[in-house]
Amino acid sequence: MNYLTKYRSILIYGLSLAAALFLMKWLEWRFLILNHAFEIYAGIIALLFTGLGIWLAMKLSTPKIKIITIEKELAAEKTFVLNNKALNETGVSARELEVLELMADGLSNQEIAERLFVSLSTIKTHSSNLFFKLEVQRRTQAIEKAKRMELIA
Amino acid sequence: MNYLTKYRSILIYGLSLAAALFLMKWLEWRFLILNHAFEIYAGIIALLFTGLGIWLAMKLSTPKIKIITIEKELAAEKTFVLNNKALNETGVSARELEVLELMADGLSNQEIAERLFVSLSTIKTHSSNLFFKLEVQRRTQAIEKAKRMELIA
DNA sequence: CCTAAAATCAAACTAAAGTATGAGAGGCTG
DNA sequence: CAGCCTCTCATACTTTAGTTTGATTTTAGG
Repeated sequence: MNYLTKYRSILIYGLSLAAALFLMKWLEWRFLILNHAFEIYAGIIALLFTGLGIWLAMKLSTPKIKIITIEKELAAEKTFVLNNKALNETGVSARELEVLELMADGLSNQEIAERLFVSLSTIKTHSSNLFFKLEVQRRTQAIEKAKRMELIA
Repeated sequence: MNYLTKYRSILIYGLSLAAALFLMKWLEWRFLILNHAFEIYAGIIALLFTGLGIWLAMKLSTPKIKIITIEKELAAEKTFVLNNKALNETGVSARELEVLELMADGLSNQEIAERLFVSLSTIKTHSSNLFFKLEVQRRTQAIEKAKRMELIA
């Protein structure tokens, strides 16, 4: 109780000083704000529009997965080219290739003969020549090798 | 010659008028610029930073090629699952699958027998049971079907 | 037009592949 | 532990595959 009355003036003075200082500081801050209002505003605009730009780019950018489909198409072409190249290199004839494809489908020589309207002998001859050209002994090997060489699918 | 001296005053007057008008227009434009200097500046900033945002997005967007590798990994897992699933469905045993794989590599029954250290009879029994389970008649058909079912690679 | 390659066929083999049946040794499970 | 499945093997047989030789007919190219 006593202290309060005793040092009231000092207290008031101190409080006033504190308030004044606070006011000054606040005014200084206000001044800073006002003085740099343009820069701050410009900064906000810059930030906002950078965000807008990013959003736009995300929204409008075409997905990059299209590359895959292009590769697939190229692979198809490549297969065709390799087909011809391998055919020329091995010397496998068109008819022999037909027989080879049916072999790969699991048909027997008899079934292939019926499918191509020729005799069993003919298919045996074809396959024998085929094995020689592919340097294999069995039809299973021929199928395996032909697939590796991309002669057949 | 005559015309020039005759209408000099008119010409001068006209030119003065034109200059004045031009000056006014120019001043008006200047005024416009000055009056809207902030908006123009803000607009330029907006444009520039929108561009920056787009550039940033383009530059920093992660390439989507990673998805491909993920798909491949998933495919590998899927194959494993399908393998087991198909194995259970067809009832093909582990040993029969071994024989099947060697068949697909083009080996003869004799070669398979030697590779697995068992007799030719055993391989014949295995393959016969295999064909029954796969509902096929020949090894070539078995290979073809097993690959379609993803029992083998 | 003529020739070389490709396609066709046949016959007589040999070598694989595939079927059918039976049987023994282990291993897992109810 | 009995029953079932897998793996193993054998024997005897049928069917398919593959080779060899030789021949005729198309077909495409110089």
